[in-house]
Amino acid sequence: MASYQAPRGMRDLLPEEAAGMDALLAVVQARALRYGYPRMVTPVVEERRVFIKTTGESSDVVSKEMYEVRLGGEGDLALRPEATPAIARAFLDAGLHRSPRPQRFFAYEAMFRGQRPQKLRYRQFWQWDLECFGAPEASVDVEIIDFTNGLFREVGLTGYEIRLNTIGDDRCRARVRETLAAYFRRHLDALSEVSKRRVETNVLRVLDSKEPQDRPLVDGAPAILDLLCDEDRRHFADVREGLTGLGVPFTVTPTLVRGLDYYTRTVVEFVLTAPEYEGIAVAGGGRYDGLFRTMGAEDMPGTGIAGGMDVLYYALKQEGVAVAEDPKPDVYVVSARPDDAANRMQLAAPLRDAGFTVAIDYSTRPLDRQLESAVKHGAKVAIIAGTPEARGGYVIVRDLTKKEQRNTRLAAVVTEVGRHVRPRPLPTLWRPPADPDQMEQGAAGETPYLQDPRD
RNA sequence: GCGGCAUUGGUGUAGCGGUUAGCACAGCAGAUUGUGGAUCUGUUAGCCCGGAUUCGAAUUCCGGAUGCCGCCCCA
Repeated sequence: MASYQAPRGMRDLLPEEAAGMDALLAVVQARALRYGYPRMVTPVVEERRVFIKTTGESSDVVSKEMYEVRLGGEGDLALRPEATPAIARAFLDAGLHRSPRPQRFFAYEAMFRGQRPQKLRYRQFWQWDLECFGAPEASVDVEIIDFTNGLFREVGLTGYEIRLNTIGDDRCRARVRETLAAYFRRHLDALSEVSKRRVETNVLRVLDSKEPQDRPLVDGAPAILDLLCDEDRRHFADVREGLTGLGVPFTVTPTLVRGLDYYTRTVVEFVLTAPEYEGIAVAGGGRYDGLFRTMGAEDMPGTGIAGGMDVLYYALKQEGVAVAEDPKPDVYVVSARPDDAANRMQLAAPLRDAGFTVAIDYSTRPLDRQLESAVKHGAKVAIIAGTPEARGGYVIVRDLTKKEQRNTRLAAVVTEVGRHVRPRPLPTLWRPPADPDQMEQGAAGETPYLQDPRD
């Protein structure tokens, strides 16, 4: 047992997991970009009040799961428990509420909650996140749900269902709250302790109670949908219609209310259905038209959704999806000569430039040991230097899987290696695109550009 | 945060008051003056931490830490 261990509820992502998370991130981020959501990055810590005012003092996330940090004697900071308030803060901080609306953002960050760890529930976990500020239309609600559904289809996740509900906007919800509170107050004695408290703090959560003794009362409670205003009902109808039109399946779940205070109208959860992970949410979100007002800013509608990257990763693994390529190097350089480290590096250089993943054995062990080690490190190809037959500008390229090899001129090593393993694409910085005027026009037989009669 | 169960080399485990704490895999070294995952030999490495009971504790008890399950809630 090691003397040191990761802090409670936190864990290390070893290379295989890290590679998986990177691969997922690449997919999510590219998809976000395609939907018009560029990435924004915010600090790991925020002032506590950023979350207290928005996520809500009565929410569990704030009331008992905030991971607080201090610098010297100063407190009032917390590791971010979720993305939305932080992004809204950054948005206001930068004056982006003056920019043309709506504004869309993607985020991918580690989140922290001081909860008791359990399967797929950590104190540090990673979320991808979409936020759209400044659009009141139900279509944006549809858009983020469609995005998420499409994302899961893209990565191959099948075992989940979409739960959808509406909780009304600020004005109508006041009436919903009053009506429900009044109803539950009449039957207070029959309620569980938690629910009794929630009647006063957040009555909607009583509907979500899992206490068996609350079931009859909850079942007999007035339905939220019946208490909403016409606009809320229309909004919800538009969301459902939009989803149905896109072929996105969902289940209306009247008891779904979610624990964050800022939600209005649409709330949605993507819940895993596999037996091992049943009931675990892999994404969740909704509309929060009141968020900016709670932050003291001018009113602005908003919609967002967040997904657990860890949950997604493990759910995919559980479904047998190969998330990422093995991060082990494909090529290993070994040598029979003890003191030729520089030569081994020179052999690796052109292969690396060509995109192959190459590791070097610098040891002076016997060749058989080095080859055995190369195999155990997962290499597919070995470059063998320093043997009698590989003298005078030659080297052996050996396919460790097929156990075939070829004495190869140095100039041909890259080509020869390419016959056995594929190079990885090299990431690049942005380069200017080719001049559109020089691109072939009307290649598909269409008129190159639409004419505007005003021109 | 509440309740329950668990914790033995790197990994998986045996041990159930007195054992040099056993085994398998992995690691390292050699047999093999050098083209490998085999075999054999050797070797490294462990009772989560602290206290108590006892002549004696990996084993019992109490605290703590961590993990898992349920609750709460959520990604």
